[in-house]
Amino acid sequence: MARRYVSIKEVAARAGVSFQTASKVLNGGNVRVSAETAARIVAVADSLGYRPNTVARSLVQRSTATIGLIAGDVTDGALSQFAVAAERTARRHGHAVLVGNLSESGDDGAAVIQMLIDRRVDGVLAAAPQLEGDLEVADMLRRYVPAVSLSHVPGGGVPLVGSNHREGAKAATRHLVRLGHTSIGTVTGPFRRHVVRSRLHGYEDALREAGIEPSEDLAVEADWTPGTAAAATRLLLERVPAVTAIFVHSDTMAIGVLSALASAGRPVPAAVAVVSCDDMPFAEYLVPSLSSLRVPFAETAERAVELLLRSIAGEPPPQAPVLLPVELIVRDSCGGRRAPARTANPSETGPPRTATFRQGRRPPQGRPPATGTPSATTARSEQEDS
Amino acid sequence: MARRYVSIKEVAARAGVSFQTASKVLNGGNVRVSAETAARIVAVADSLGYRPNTVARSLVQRSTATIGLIAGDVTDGALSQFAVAAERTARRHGHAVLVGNLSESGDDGAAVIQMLIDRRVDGVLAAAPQLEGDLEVADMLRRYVPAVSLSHVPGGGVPLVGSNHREGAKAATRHLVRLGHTSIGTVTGPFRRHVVRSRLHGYEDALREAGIEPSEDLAVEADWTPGTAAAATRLLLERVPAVTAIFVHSDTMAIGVLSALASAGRPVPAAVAVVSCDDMPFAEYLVPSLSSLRVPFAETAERAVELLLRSIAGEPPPQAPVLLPVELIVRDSCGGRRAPARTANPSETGPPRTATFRQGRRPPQGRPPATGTPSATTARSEQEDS
DNA sequence: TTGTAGGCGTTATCAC
DNA sequence: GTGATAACGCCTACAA
Repeated sequence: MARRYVSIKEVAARAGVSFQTASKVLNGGNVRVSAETAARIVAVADSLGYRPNTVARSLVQRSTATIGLIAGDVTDGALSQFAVAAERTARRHGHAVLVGNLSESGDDGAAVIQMLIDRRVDGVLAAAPQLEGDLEVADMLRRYVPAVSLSHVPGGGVPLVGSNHREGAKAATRHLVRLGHTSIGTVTGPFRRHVVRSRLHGYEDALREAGIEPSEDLAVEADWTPGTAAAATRLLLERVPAVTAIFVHSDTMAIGVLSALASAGRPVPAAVAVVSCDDMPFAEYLVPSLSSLRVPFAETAERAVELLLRSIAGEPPPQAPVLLPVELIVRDSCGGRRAPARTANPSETGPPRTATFRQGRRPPQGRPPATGTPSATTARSEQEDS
Repeated sequence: MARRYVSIKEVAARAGVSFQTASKVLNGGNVRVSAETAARIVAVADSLGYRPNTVARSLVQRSTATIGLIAGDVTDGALSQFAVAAERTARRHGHAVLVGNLSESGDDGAAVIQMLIDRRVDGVLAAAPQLEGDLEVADMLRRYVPAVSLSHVPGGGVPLVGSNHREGAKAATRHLVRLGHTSIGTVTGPFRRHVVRSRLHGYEDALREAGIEPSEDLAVEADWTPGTAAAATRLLLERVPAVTAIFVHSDTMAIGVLSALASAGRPVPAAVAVVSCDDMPFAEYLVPSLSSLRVPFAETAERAVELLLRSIAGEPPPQAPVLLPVELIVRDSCGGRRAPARTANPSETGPPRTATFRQGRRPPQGRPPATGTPSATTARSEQEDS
């Protein structure tokens, strides 16, 4: 175990050349070395199982081919999907991923970033909404290392990749409006989060568009867990007994919402319609199957990593946030039937109420066919993003 | 951005000493240096924001203070919980975590490990059940680097940390038996997985104990997703229409099972009782609330990381697998009421069928009070573990 | 076509 | 108390 690593010097010695020559050959450059010498070196190298020492290489090249991933709010499966996709993309580009998870309190953000910087990661990917308000973290991200963030960074200066949550929330709420609902509540994540405020804006946009004035009573805060979402739902029912639809900010919370509605004797969707966010793999199989906004986690990760790598390579990053579209997947929980395309389609009329169990099946694989909207937009204002 | 890092030489120069002296001081050793020189050096160091270069340090010390985490089967939130806890534990011990995710196919196991080894991780934590059958991977784990695995490694020689899934499955099934069920089906993960076979053994143990001969028809395979679990459930209902209870191998799959049962018009728990595995945070809020075996993901991660670090430090690892106990959390989905303690308690009689929504609330925080069983066991045979 | 010199930032050992 | 010398494994010139 922990066997001794073979260095390039041993390879060179065994091949009867200097180690620098061996280095040239093994780095595969188009260097002037006789074919047979090269062949001999290569043969010796892999007979000995030689593998270059990445650490030594990093030292001299001043690059570790590693990116740091700061991850927070892992309660949800969403981040997990993101992290996996990010690592995969990074590896495809020859980079490894060093992770730093944030604890609930989130006061260790600066320490975790410092740890990553100490290890000389080439760049940092911040996927930790709980750091949105952290000025120290924002400063480190801006000054000490190339970075890309998935959430708002106070003061800006850090490229952002996210989803168009405002538009998504608007589409979801609009769908509920079209179904005839006028008293539409929402169970949200923490108000202080940017993504939450974006969604609240979209929700209000859709209401106003329909001539409904949003009421504070209808928006109840939870903390992404099913338990708090259930409590929020009970509060909502108490405040506004006439509510007939709820827009929830995550599928995990939706489980809590459905639970509370069941306890309260309000059948879904007959008495209350529910639309959620994330479209986790299980959403389709809840009873009733859950309508949800599909957030392109994997694609977001891919974009973010690629942006980061380009930024590391010296390319100037985009000034405006990159926002990917979310897509409404309509299933039974809202009683609706057809999904509007990626952006809500004004010409579509309220669909019939019939709903079968097969509605909203996810497509066999990959993303659904494009519907003519661009695959990503660049928002005008950071105020409207994730 | 990407500012130049300050080296110890600069610090030394600014402090008017040689860089070796600065090194001694900054490494905090009990070295003979005059107090004032030391103070001066420290002052300069943090006025300049000096941070030692971990890469250089790793090179000379032949240790990166980094462990590699090979993660597979991330579909489930379970692995996510595990990974977070592992990273946290590692960091608490001054180690960072480099991750390598496996794709579905799982044929890249050796490549991912090689990547980690190339980067000179001090050890590898394998949390990838899909590599159970991979002999090449097993060999690398055995020979090239200290390792700890969460799943079976062919040929042995790699310390194992897991849960006592056989006992857990036995307790769950026994609970169903006590409730009066005699036709108990099971919706499992892939049969080839060790954890699945352990659970099947536990399931059969409990049946035989009750004088019921297990039938092949009652065990239906799925692949951890809700979709396949729903299909498996339909198949089970078709094969054995009289089935009145189902033991499911994960909470995510349980969502699919509940969905299929609802579609088939079989109310839970009135017509069919359901018990699952994992006890994800959402289990309590499904409708009906889901009984589940709580698997101690975080504790498993902690143990595994600590074992790995000790093994890296040269301590001889335990020969037998470390198995942590699982605990049955009884909620509404099986119609039962009281949870047997960590290990099934033979003196307990079948509880009354009444079930309220508050049953099985998780304790306010942390683990439930111990019930006299040891907190970890060491199994006699690898055949019975996870 | 090959070898030599120098350096990446650090720690460790030993003189002074 | 302090500093010089050496080494970790590799790469990039440049000289032979």
